[in-house]
Amino acid sequence: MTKAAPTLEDVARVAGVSRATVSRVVNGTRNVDPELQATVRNAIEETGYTPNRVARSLVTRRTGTVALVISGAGGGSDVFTDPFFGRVTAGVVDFLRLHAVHPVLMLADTDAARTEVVEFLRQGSADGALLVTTHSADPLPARLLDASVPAVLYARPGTPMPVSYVDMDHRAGGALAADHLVRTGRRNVVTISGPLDVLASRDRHDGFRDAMARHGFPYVPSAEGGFTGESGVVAMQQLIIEHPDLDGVFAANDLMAQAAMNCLHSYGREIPGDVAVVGFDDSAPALACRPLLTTVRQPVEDMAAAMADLLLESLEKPGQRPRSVIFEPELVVRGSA
Amino acid sequence: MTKAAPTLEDVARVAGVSRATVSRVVNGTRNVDPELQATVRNAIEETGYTPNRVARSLVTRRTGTVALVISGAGGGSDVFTDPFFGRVTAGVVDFLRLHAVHPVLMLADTDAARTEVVEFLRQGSADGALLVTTHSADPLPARLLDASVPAVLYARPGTPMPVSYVDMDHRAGGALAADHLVRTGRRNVVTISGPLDVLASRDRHDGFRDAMARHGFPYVPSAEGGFTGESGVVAMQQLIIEHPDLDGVFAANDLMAQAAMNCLHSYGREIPGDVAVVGFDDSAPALACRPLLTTVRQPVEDMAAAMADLLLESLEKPGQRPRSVIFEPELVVRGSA
DNA sequence: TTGAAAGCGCTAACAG
DNA sequence: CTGTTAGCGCTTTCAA
Repeated sequence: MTKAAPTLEDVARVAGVSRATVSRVVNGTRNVDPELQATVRNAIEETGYTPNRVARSLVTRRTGTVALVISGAGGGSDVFTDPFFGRVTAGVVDFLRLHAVHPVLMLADTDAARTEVVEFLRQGSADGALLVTTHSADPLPARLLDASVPAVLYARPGTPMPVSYVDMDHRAGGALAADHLVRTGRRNVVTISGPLDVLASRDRHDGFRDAMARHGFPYVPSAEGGFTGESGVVAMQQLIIEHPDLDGVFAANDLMAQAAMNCLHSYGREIPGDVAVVGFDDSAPALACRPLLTTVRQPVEDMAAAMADLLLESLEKPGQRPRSVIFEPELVVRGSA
Repeated sequence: MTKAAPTLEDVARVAGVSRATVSRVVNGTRNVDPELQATVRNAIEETGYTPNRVARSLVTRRTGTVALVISGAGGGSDVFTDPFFGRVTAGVVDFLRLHAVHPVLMLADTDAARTEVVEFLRQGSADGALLVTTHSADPLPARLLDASVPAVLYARPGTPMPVSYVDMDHRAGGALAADHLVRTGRRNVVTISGPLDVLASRDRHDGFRDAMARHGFPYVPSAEGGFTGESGVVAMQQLIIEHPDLDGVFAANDLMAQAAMNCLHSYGREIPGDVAVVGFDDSAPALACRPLLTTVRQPVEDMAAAMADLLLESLEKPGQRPRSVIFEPELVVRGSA
């Protein structure tokens, strides 16, 4: 901001060579005389030269950044309150930094915002997109595809399309919860599902219900939550009123499970004595409640890293077939069930 | 990615005008014949033209992105687990999107990472930096200043330097907690502080202790936590063992307050009957515990937005004097105290 | 192995 | 009001 930054030209002049040569040593291209190389390095040192990324991008057509877009209906603001997104971010950042790539954070919660995201990518401001989308009707994946923007999704798209994604076997996760509850003797089990227009929620729910059926429980009372603590309380209240004899609950994420536990406590139920509670995700709240929450682990950070990996790969060699990576859930037994 | 994207040139050819004219209508510069304007717009439509941001940045020297750097010692991974950072992100993103600016997320948890951040900014990859730094000994602010990178801090710098920042009156916040505890009749109060090498922690702690002294309690037992739930449990255990007669605790953030509540419960203490608990921040966990947590509100989102505002302003008119914006805390009384 | 020269796509004087 | 002309700083053929 003070004085014009030194350019390749400046370094070249100081070193007494051509721009091209400086460029070569900066980029570590082979075939540069070791002696000249030293001279150039000194000149770089002397001038305090730093390559201008923008100029470089203009010719290489690569920016070294990718868009991390959170696409959901939820009011933009509180989406970051959910530990889930924090974990996604952590996984993405951790992986990308190994490759000197940086994520640009974008929210695609409105149609205008989605258009902006597509424009941003089309303008070449980022090399590709990592899309964390919840709503199964989200139009963004398709629009990105249309614009032929390299993209990888977290969770399979709502409607089948040729795009890479990472996901986990949510059905299996739901089943894990059911198996555990039944195995530990629960007979009056209810469930708090996530929003049913979210594929992951539906899968967890279906997996849970099907497994319960296999165990001889064809009907499981359920209430739909919104993945927030508040919605968890509402759902739990409704369930406990309608089914006062319940002895087990499976909540589709830890936030709701935690809320359910609080709610059950206020109704005087002991956990796990009177009621067993199983959550989903194994995120921070699972360790912030008493007893500690038994939950189905979703390896969010690993999945996010895999997503980033997939994107970088497709950037490396374009035109490849889409790929998918599916993770397996794991039951983490703690105190609540 | 399929075929070469249309350029200004292409549009110009189709519209039968010069590049400059197209550029003018794209950028909404005045002084363009309405008729020509229409022609150009049609041509843009027809060609599906999107301006190339990188090329534009090269000449304007503005990228339309800023770096949001989380600078701390904490293991990069779990920093995003803290609701605090989620709130900062939310505030920043919400504000920036109004100005069509996008944040690039960066972690500066090691010296190498810090160097990378400085390079990134020096390379002109972003127009400025929003720095959320906790550690008071963080060298990054100074290095950014040295590189004359426009930057705004969340929290005042560890050592005085000419840089803009937003902050809140943490001392006043601590005092608010003390006042409330004393006012409601607590006489054996203890406190769980945050890491004492974090300015904000120290301020909260000092403010709390000074206020207690003013109320006639010159000594307040305290244990140092690390702003995590786990550390909160450890601290609470220590305090309850050493001071079994305690009847009030002030924790330096909600995460630790929540953990303290859980810990107290396990020791059979009723809240707020036996022990009153006051937290700090008013973030999500404050509503995820029973009873609801009484806490000192830190308007993180507003502060983050103000930080972004300050940065955009200084980008607008460079060379201004640094500015600071200090927010006031507010006591939110709920069930725990 | 090195240099010269041609752009990448855009904006911004400067003429006209 | 519009077109012409320089570049922004870098990479990359193509010759030498």
